[in-house]
Amino acid sequence: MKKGTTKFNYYFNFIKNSPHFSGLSNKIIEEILPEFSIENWKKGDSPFNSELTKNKFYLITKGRVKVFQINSANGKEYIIEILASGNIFDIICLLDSQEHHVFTEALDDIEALSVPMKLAKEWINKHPEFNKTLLPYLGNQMRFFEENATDLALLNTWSRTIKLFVKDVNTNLHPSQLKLINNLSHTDLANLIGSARNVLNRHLQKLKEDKVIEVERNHIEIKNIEALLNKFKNS
Amino acid sequence: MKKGTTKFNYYFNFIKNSPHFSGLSNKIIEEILPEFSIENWKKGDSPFNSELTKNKFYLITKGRVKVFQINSANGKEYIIEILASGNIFDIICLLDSQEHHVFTEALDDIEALSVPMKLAKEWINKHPEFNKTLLPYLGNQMRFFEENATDLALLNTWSRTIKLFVKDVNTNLHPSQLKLINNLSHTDLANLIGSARNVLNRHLQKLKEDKVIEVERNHIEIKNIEALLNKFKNS
DNA sequence: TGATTTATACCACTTTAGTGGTAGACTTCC
DNA sequence: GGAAGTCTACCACTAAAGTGGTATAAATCA
Repeated sequence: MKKGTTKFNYYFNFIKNSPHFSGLSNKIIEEILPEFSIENWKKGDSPFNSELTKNKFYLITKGRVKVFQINSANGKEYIIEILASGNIFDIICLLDSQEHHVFTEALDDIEALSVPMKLAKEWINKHPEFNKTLLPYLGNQMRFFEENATDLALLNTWSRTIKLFVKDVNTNLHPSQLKLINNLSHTDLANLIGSARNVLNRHLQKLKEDKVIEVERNHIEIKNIEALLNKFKNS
Repeated sequence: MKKGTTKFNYYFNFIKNSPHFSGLSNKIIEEILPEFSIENWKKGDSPFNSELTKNKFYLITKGRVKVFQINSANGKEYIIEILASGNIFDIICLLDSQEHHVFTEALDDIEALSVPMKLAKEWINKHPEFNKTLLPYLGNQMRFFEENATDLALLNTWSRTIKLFVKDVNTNLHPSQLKLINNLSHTDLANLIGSARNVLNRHLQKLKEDKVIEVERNHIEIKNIEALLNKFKNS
């Protein structure tokens, strides 16, 4: 990506406005940005795999990617996380250079910036400034994983269902509309909470009955946020 | 801790031989070690809490600490991890400076080196060299949390029970003897896999019946590692 | 030493979660 | 437009996990 071009300016601003990387100085962004390439995938594609991510590092700029694992014995799927604009992948490979076996699937059309993993590692070693943005990002990610494990161990499927909505609502400017988990099938929603479609569906029917949500094909609307938060407290 | 003393030399060697921090240069270790204090706790104590860990950073040198979370609605406990000699706490606070609400309990008599959190953060910012040891440590921790969440979502209690033993056996020089999870009650073992004591106990009875393990009060001996690994493969 | 607490084995029972199926509505793709 | 596929609602059934209890042995403590 050449400096001075419209594209360059666009992604410069993207990084400056990204919550995790806004702390980087202009000088650094100008130094690293020329090394990035733009890549695109269609919804349904598998953008990243463990072969790729050993050698390439990605910053997602458009769309969402689900990262998941499959139990080979029974085909059951668990969605580890949903990456969105401003997220990087694969953070674990960046840290320890080992392969990381997960599957990925584009939930929307995807655009991402990519750079050789080797280069990303060099930058981190060369510029201590990266730590200022990288370390809090890592802390955030660590909390996320720890909380997910804890929730799976301590909460039942009903509580996890409600929490799934509460978490999305909380990180959202328009709380009645889901953001990160919008437009997902009940199967995907179930796989996010580590349960089965039919189980989640039972809980959705209950929430519908109580007028907390409305369900359409591939779309759920939160109709009563207070009631949702109340159920969360008492769950 | 004064340079030149026996204690200083002892902990100098401790760090040099610690798998995660052996990469640090002598110069750095000599610079930071004088700032550390030695602290001790008895088995059963709660060495760390979220108030403390905002301001102090620990490196465990002796004994094990269980880090756990409790569901306030029903009292159910989940053991997030067991820290042992060479582990640091709290890594998450170090990264993002936010409070981290977990409970801790000493499984043995504990000795740890402590240093003000502020100082630890300064070192990381000042010495890029720390990244060489810190980042792989973080990657390791991240994998651990991600795998735990995935296991809870995709494996049943039987598989998680077997995996609990397999993981301990694999990191151990004397495979028949448990290390990290040695001397734990069935309640603790159950809380490690996110299940209940009675459920875990049923699985132990089955493993006993199949001559894979022998169970005594606060002690489990692996009698047939091959059979254990076989059950793991087929679970 | 005797009393109390803790740890484990074992059993019956309940609840929750998971499975498998049908039917109908909506999409997507020829 | 019609066929095929996907998504959701709903139902009955099964399996797994969790609960609550007793009995007994070992450890701890007064």
